[in-house]
Amino acid sequence: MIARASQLFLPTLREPPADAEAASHQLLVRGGFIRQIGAGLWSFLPLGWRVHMRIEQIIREEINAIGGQEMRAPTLTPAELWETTGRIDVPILFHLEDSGGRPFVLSWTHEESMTFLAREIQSYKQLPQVWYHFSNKDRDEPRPRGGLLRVREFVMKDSYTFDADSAGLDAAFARHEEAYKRIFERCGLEAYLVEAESGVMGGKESKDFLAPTGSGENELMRCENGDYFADAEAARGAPPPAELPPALAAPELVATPGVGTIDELADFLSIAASATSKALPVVTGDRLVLALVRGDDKLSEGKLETFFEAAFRPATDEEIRAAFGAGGGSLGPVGVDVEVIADEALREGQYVAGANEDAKHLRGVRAGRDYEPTFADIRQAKDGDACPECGGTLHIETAIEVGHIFKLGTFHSQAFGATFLDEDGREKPLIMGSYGIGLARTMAAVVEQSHDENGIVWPQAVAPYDAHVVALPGAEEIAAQAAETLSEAGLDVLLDDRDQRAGEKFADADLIGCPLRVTAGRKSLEDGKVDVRDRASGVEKRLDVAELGKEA
RNA sequence: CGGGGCGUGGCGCAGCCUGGUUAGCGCGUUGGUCUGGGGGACCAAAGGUCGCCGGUUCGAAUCCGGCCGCCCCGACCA
Repeated sequence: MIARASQLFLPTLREPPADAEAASHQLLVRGGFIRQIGAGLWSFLPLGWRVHMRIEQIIREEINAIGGQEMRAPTLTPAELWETTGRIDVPILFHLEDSGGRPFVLSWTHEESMTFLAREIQSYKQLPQVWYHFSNKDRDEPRPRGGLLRVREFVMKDSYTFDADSAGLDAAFARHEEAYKRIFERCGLEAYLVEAESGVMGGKESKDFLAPTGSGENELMRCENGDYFADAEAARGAPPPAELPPALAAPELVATPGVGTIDELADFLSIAASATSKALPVVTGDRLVLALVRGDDKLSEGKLETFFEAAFRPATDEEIRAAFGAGGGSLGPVGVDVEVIADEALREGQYVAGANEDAKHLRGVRAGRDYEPTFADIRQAKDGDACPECGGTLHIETAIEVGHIFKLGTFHSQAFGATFLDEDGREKPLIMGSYGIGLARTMAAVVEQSHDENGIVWPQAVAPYDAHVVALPGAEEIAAQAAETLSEAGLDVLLDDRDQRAGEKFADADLIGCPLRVTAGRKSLEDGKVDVRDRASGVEKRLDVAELGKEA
C-alpha cells in the first residue's frame, strides 16, 4: 500500500516538547507517532498506531504458535469480581460506579476475569488451555513518567494458562519463555530473561524480560562475560571480600560515643565499612525480626519480602526500645531475644555490631558463635559484585521491563472455585500461569535502543512503513512510480508528496525512521534513477526504479 | 505522598524581580512572488480568557492567597 504524506495526519515537530526527557518520549512525539492527553494518557496517531499494530501482529503470531486462543475480556468489571480474590484493595485500582451506584473497577490485569470464565472448564480432558487477549489495562499509577514508559492506560497482551498439574504449568511457562524471546527478537529488541522477585503477591516463580535502554525504571545486572543476567533487585552477586581486622576470641565491648551511622562507626574505629554489620529491625505480621547485612551493603526489600513471603515495615522507635533496650544506632544480634536474619555475606568472619547499649558496639562478633541467625541472601546487589556463575564482574544498566511471566499456581482458581475433575476422579483447582507484554512499552524500548541524533531507526518488522519515498520538485512522477513498484513488491510505502523543501523532507524521513528512503529528484532524474538510502547505515546507492522491487 | 521545577497564540521561549499604552520573539500556519537534493528569501495576514478562582490596587501576565494541571527526583510498583 501507499500512503501520501500530503494527506496523512502526521504532525512532526522541529523541536522536542519541553517536558520530554527520555529519548523515546521526545522522538515519538516529534515524529508524530503519539500525543499526550493527560498524565500517563496517550493517543496513538496514525503512524504510532501502525507500529503498535505491527507489534501486536508479531505477538499474535507467536502466541498462536504455542497454542494460544485469542479472545477478549472487558476492561470494565463489577467490583465483586475483585472482592472474590481480595484484590479489591490494590491501591492502583480505578474505582467507579454506574448510574445506579453499583461499584465497578477498571481492570489493571485479567486474572479475575479469565478465572471467572475458567469455571466452565470441567475435565482434565479439556486441559491444557492457553487463553490470551489484547486489552486495555487501567492503573492509577502514583507517578506516570517517561512518555510511554509508565502510563495509566495501555494495551497489554496477557495470556493465561490452565493446567492439571505443575508439570503442565512448567511446560506452559517454558513455551511462553520461548515465544517471548522470539517476539522480542522479531521486534528487533534486545531483551533478557531474568529472575524477578515475586514480592508480596506471591506466586511460585516469576521472570522478567528486561530491555537495556537509556531510560527506564528497572536495573539489569549482567556479567561482563555474558553468562549471567538478573534484575538488580533479585540479583545474586557476591560482594567483594570484607577487609577484616584480626579475629578476637570473644566479642569485646567498645564505647562509641556520638557514632550514629556506619560511616561514622568505621571512621571511629579506623576499619572498613565492610568490617561492620548493619542491623535493621523490621516488623512483619506481628513478629519483630532483626535483618542483618554487612555495613557496606544495603538491604534488598524485595528479597526480604520474598523471604518472609509477606510485606514488612521498619520497626518504630518504641518497638525497638522495647525489644533491644537501646536506640536505633546501637543495635546488634548478640544477646537479644529476637529472630535474626543475617545476609550470606556475614556467614564467615567477625564484624563490629551494635551492643544493644546506647553508644556502645561489640568488636569481633561472629555468626554461629555469638548469635544464631537464619542465613539468607537479603542484600541488594551492587555494580562490581562478582558473578555467581563465573566470578566475573557484574555491571548494572538501566532497563525497561517489557514482559513479565508468572507461575501463579491455584490462588485465583481456589478463590473462584475454578476446578476440574482429574483422571483420578478428584476435583482439583486449575493450575494457572499468567504472562504479559506491554505493547507501547515494547515500542518505546525499541526506540530507546534504536535511534540516532536525527531520529528513530526502526527495525523493519515494526517500522510504520517499510519505505519512505521522497518526491522532490520535478520528479513527482518518477517518485510515484517508485512508490508503486515498491508497493507491488509487497512493501508498505510512505510517499512524501508534500510541497516542502528537500531539507525538510529529509529531516522528517530521518525522524520518522523508516528503514529505506528512496529519493527522486533532479539529480537522480538525470540518469532516470532514484537514490536509495539505508536508514541505519546511511549507505546510499543509485538504482533504476525497476530494480527497486528486487532490492527490497 | 515528600522534594524541586514549570504553566504566556499550534510548538519553543522572553516579559514578571522593580505593576502602567495596541503582551513580544523564533518556528509553524494562510495568501502571494521568487526558489528548489539537508528545515531558503521577501511581502502581506490570521491566530492569545497570559492555567483557574479570589484578593491588593486608580490600574495585575507581573504583587498576595487558594486551587488545578504538567514534568523531574524520591517513595510506590505483577
